[in-house]
Amino acid sequence: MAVRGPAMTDVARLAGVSHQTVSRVLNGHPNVREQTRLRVRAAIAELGYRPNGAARALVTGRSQVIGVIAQNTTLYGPASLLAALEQTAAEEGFAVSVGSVRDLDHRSISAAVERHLSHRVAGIVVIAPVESAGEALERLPKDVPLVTVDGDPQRPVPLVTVDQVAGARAATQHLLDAGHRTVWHVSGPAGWFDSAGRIDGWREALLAAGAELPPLLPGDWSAASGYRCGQMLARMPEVTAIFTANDHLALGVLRALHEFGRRVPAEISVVGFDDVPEAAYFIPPLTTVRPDFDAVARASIQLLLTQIESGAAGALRQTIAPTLVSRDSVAAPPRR
Amino acid sequence: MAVRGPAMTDVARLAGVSHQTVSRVLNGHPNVREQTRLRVRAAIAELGYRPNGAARALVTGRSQVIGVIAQNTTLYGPASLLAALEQTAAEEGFAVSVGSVRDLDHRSISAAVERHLSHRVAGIVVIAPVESAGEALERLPKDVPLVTVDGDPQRPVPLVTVDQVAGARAATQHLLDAGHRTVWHVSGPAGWFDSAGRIDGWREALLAAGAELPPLLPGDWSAASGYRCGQMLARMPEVTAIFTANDHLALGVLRALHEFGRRVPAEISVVGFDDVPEAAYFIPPLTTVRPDFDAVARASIQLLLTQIESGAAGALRQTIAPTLVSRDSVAAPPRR
DNA sequence: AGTTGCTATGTGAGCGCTAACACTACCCCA
DNA sequence: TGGGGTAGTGTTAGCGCTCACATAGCAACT
Repeated sequence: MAVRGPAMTDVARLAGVSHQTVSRVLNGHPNVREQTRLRVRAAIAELGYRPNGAARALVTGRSQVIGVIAQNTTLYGPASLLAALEQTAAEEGFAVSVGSVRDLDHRSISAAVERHLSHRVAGIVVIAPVESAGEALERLPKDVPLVTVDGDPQRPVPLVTVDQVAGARAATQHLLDAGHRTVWHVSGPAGWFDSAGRIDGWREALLAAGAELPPLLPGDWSAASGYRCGQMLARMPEVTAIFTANDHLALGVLRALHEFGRRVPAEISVVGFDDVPEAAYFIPPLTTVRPDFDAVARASIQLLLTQIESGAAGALRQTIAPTLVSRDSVAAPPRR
Repeated sequence: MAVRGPAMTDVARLAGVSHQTVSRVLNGHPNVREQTRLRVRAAIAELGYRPNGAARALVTGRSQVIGVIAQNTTLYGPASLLAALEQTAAEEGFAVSVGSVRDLDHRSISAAVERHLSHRVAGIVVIAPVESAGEALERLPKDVPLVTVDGDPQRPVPLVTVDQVAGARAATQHLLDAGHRTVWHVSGPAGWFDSAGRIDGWREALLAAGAELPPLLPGDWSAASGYRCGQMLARMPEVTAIFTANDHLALGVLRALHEFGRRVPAEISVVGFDDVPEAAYFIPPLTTVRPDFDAVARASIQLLLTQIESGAAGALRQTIAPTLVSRDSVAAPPRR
């Protein structure tokens, strides 16, 4: 344990230069003779020197770490996003520190932010698709670069978001185009912007088509709640098309329909959202909407780096359009 | 940006003490008068002071950060584990920094380790269920506390592992107990310890029961590969029981069996592994084996903290037993 | 020859904290 | 009454790095 590795001065001594020259080599400073640079690099390699991020962070006031705050990184969406963020950040030389949070209320978020700030993270990405998160975010110190993913479109905070509305509209329209008179919706939980956006898109598409607007079935992202909603829907003969707010809800719905002997897609069509890797292997393979998590991650990191470098926070925002993935769970409604 | 927050000396000045006393209060040092402690706490609150982790890390040589190295945090297992690790670490006052890695080969892992070390993480958890990871780990500096999760049982590295063998044995035995003459296995990819362990457990159970050992169907964790294997199995009339190395494989198998009109569990029984939240909503609900990720995370962090505090690395290891979750995908084999 | 301007390098200070030690009271017991 | 502990606090010296500035060398002008 106790053995501290070599420091910059050790490298400097070996290379016969000052520690400052070593620092310049490390940071790619231009005014260093090629020969000197090589000598320093050789010394670094020989000693197995590794720059001390803590010391650098101390003097610059910023570490090369980006803090991410998320709620449930077990869900497919957040997990994918987190992985993509980490990948993108690594390419830019940043590490990612996760701050999971059980609840997305003020206190939990503030605590997580606090933890990140005490490590002097360079910036924070909040995967906070929940209304209650918004207020906590406004209280944040203004001097910390911040990007929100799938957050509140109303708040003046840099935001990257999947176009939930467009995705839901596409899903609904796809079902209407197949000949269905209207589309039922099993939604995500209240308080989530994702839920709200998908509800809006669904509603818009129905309104635009002059279709009847059926009552909403509120779910909570889980297959369990999808199953419960599916048990209702399966009993209603007039239901021929269902759009669920995510694929797991769809799985639950499919299961309920199957139990009631309602055939998909012959009697009822179903469309999900997320395109989890398994969606193609549901019974039947699920038509769904795929958000591009990589694009979201790239945009987020980009927005964050801009702030970090320029110091200027803007009310920038970027929207990523999802795409419809057509599989076998949609067909024309049965003839009466 | 530029505004640095208050430092320890500012708090000290306001409280009318020395900065060292503030440090003592912060670190829970015993010899501080109650009255002084309160005054310091008040000053901290008034200034909104936040200790600077970088400075602390610089002087102590260790930050309150645990580095995690994982491959694909999108898969359910790793994602759950990561979340659980983060949760547990947070309870102990540690942050978690993720180092995703595309491939688990020497170079990628070494690079990730390098990144973590330059941030002077207090310890590293490697979720490295792959053979190729082992060698890279042995080259690591010996002075960094390290714990491997689901790693190589043969290597002298502290290891926490789910008892894959016991889980697989239980799954296989469960099928044999239901009356099946033998059990087929769709495995995970080669080179993964998880795969190997589950294969071993399956084999052991069959051998112990004196059952015939059918050929292995190698998969790769994905529903897609499960589907491909399922297409084979569905054509073979003698197949009545299948154990898959994870739930997603099972999903693919179920889908293939369904397409071929083979009824589950009436004609064929299926058991999975992982107990993903959706498993209860597969068609039919999947009997599976549930590893306790929270327990694994707790054990890992515990092992790591022991090393961090004592400085002594031991070839410690802990094994977490999984439990069988019985649902509807298993029944007695059909009468001939 | 003197001034300017550039490049390549060195020097010194200090980021905010903890560890080690120094110091002051005060109490206890011989 | 004095020596030795002990609780409470202050002082000092870095940890390893970057920043701002100083310096030295050399080319290119006046």
